[in-house]
Amino acid sequence: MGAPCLLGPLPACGRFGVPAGEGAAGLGDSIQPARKNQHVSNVSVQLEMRSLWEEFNSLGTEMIVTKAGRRMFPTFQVKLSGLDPLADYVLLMDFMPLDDKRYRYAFHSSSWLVAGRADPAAPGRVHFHPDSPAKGGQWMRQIVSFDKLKLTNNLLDDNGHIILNSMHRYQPRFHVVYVDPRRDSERFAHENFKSFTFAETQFMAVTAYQNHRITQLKIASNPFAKGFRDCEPDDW
Amino acid sequence: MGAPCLLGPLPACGRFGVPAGEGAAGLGDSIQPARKNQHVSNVSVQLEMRSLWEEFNSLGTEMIVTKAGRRMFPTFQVKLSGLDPLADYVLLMDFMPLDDKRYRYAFHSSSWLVAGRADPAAPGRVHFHPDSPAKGGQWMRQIVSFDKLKLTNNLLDDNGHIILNSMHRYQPRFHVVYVDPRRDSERFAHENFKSFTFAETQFMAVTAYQNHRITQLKIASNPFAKGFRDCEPDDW
DNA sequence: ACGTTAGCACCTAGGTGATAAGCT
DNA sequence: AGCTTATCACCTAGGTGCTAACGT
Repeated sequence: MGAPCLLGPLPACGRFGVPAGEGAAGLGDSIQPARKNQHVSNVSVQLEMRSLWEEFNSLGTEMIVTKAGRRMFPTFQVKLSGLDPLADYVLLMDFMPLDDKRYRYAFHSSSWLVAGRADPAAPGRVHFHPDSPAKGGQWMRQIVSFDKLKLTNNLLDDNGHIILNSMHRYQPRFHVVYVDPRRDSERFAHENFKSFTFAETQFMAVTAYQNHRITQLKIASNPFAKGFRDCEPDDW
Repeated sequence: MGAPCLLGPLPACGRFGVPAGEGAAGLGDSIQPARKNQHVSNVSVQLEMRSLWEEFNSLGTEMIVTKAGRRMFPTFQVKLSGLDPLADYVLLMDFMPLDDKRYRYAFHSSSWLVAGRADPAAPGRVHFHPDSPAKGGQWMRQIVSFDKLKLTNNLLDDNGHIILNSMHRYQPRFHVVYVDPRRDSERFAHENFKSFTFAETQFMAVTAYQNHRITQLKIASNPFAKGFRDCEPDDW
């Protein structure tokens, strides 16, 4: 996990809103500043389990945050192409606030209401994929899974987890960073990464599920959630 | 896990016997050919759980091999020092036959007997530590554990496990390989690694435990073995 | 009220030796 | 007879949502 200092140029986390357009067939958005290094310019990313993400998104995805850190479900997983098989890349994720609002859930109407301005945002953290850095060929060989990533609401977390505010909305982002071997690579940092946003992965951070239909979908689709069934039981 | 082609120069696996001397305080043997690159020449390695290894070794350590692959217990773990914190290293293990004999266990005398010449050796495999390559600083930060390494007796294994002959004796070896960034690094391959052997980690490969005292010590010291107790139970 | 926390029962996933059956 | 294999019960380790208690 040799984290290089190539992250300054990532689009700042303090802005809201996500470029709205969505690439066809679940290809990630990558609206980028002008010119990019050829090692990243042809990179494309496909979101795995897209239909499951969309099912959650249509209900309003909620992700649990806990003091100890909680994994996301669905897990953010992507298939990569267009990397230089022999070049080194670092893969990472961060989370952008989708707006500057705080929400609360109205059980009677089963809907989210704005409850005021956002709470102060914790210092933005990033999560490096633990296999970083690795060759493009390695990254493309199989699905890249961020199943070690955990979300927490503990502002004092020292486990390196992603710190989020409960009852706030977030948009996960995925970044491919080319490890530039040139001596003065810092000067090209802004050219050496490419970022991807999948609108269907946005979610509300919560400490307990609010929408009961989200709970049910989690139980139905997450093997770790009790009551998982592969198919309809016979005697029901 | 980009496995570099730096492994030709590792001491050949076809010889028997291990340099007998043992470094004081569990420091690994590293009888090396002449000159070494400065990135490895000062590397030293300390075996973890040495007293447990010695306890097993005094009884005659046995390691289970299975078709599916079985972890070693004790796990081979080391503490490293003397690496260049900013340089890349690959860490790996291999296993040398300790002799060209086949053994069998005499239950009545509780001892091992030579049962003939060794069976044909499988092509020697190596196990790269899955965090490889990584910076020296990373390797030295904490204990390096080879708990993903598995032993098999399946000559056709395609899971990348270490293939051993049951009823044969082996000596684990540990190698530190400096990832030389020079263009013509192949020419210096023989200078860029350092190997370590801990005599107390040698073992007999078996498909089922032969010495009952080994079985008891495994049960007493491996948390995964049923009946593990941290201390003597009160009502015994 | 409303949101958070800790403990829990219940899962998945996988590492153990024991056992009995199978092989040569 | 000697060794290997498959299966099993029993562990560790850790990911779930639920619930009741807690806090503000």
